[in-house]
Amino acid sequence: MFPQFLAQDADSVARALLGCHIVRILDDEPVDEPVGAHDAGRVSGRADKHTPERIVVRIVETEAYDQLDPASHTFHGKSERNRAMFGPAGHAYIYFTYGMHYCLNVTAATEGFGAGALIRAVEPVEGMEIIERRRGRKGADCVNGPAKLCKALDIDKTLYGHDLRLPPLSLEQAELRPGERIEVTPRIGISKAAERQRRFVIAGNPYLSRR
DNA sequence: CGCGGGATTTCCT
DNA sequence: GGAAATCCCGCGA
Repeated sequence: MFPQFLAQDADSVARALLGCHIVRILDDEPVDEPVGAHDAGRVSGRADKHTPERIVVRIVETEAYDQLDPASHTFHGKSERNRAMFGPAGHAYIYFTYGMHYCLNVTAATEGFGAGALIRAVEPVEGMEIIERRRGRKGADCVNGPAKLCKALDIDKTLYGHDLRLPPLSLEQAELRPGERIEVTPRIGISKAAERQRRFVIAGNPYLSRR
């Protein structure tokens, strides 16, 4: 029952998420099955070859946000856009920004307190070829930014508020590898409260959004 | 390789 | 009305 490790303040959660896995199940587009011209003898519906694809990534960079923080979407209180952040821990808060991009947060703390951690970069573990196909490019550039990884994992508003214990987008707790160290820095791309040390990275990981 | 602009939602002043 | 928890592409050096 992971929500207890997520039912903490945003900084602790942002830290604890480093090394954890995100598992994404993608239903293949229905393959156009060559069907006989007259469908003779066909009784049931179309037998689509359902080949769900599975992508696994490892979180390497996060940022903490909460309602006491001027840089947070929850600073001014609850709204239609941010309501998931005020819900229980362990759910997806997804927002659309710059008219183009989605970004994923894991909600933290307890119901009623708007807090969470932005997932800024991930390291592919399984399904790199699916990621590269989806992104139309190769290597770290596929996943080393908050909107990039959403594109790679096909994350959009349809997963808003999703319980991250469940497929098709789930979180699995995991530890850092031996020798890995956490580094804390200011957050990226904000102007308010820019000095706060609320960005957490696995030091030296090649998939970080910035070195 | 660094810089600049465009895309165009959602929120708050 | 304007800025934003961003990315990508094209430009010029």
